[in-house]
Amino acid sequence: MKIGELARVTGTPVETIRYYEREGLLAAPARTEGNFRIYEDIHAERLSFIRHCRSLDMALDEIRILLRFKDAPGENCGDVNTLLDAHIGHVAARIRELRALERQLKSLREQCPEARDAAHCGILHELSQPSCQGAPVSGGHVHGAHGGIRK
Amino acid sequence: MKIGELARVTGTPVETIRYYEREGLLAAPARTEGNFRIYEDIHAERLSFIRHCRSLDMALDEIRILLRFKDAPGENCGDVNTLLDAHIGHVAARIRELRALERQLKSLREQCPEARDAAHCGILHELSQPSCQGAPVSGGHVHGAHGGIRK
DNA sequence: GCTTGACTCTGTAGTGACTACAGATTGTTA
DNA sequence: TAACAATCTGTAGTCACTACAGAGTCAAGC
Repeated sequence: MKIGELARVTGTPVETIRYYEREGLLAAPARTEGNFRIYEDIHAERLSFIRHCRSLDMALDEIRILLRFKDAPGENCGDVNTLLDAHIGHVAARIRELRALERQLKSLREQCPEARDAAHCGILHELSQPSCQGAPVSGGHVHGAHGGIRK
Repeated sequence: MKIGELARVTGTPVETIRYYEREGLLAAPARTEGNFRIYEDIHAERLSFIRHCRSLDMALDEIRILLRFKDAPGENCGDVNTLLDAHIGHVAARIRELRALERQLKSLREQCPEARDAAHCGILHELSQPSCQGAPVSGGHVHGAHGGIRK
């Protein structure tokens, strides 16, 4: 199948497929005489694996590790478990951070229950104070709204 | 004060301060004869405002809007409230998505309670199935672990 | 005056995982 | 043969920084 069909079958944008090839996640397939990529079922399987991992918010580097295990069926999969446990930990940590953030935002919102002139807006006033809380620096690699402040 | 002191006072990396100036969030300050930036207290206040907003995970575009209101004290601040409500909504939505993700990851983890050879690893096996769940596409601008899959 | 070292300057490139083109080529259908 | 869709390569943009390189400036000590 050509790249467009693979895109349709796996629900992946064409450009993303070519990007995965450049990144070495997907092997370069055979080409037609006219230089079009020709994929087999095995490519679709591998792409589905990658997309499944991405839908679980894994980084491409994490996926690279998992693919290495898929390609070496004799290896012990202990590292797979470790990787997944770490990923779960990062997601859980980000949830805690976002919940704390939500509390802060709601408390800020209460500073200005109704619209008035900006000079007396409790929200703008509050934001002008230096934030006493440390920034929500995520120690893991899980981003928040827009990425947050990093170290 | 020079840029290093402003950085220390506000807990902001020097490079980030120059970046905010390039982005038009912070006005370009006066310079010494030797071309060093010289800041006044008003700059520190404004930078504190920006950093406080960033610690609440607001995007620079959102902060730009808030700064405009700070500079126009006569304006009605209804849009400030709207912006904050939308931001709270995005954070709440991302929390829901991450919780669903956490459930999926934990259920995946249970597929391989202990290490064995990769050929029989329940996790790798499960990941090879196409994901039945749609990808956690965040409609807002709140990112998850590594950003997630976008439309 | 000279040296050392800390600080600052501008400009550019890298991050992650894509996304969006431009401009050319190939394939399919009428 | 012409129109149009699909594909190709390559490059630049996204966001909010971060990390340099290479040059210049300044303060303190000798």
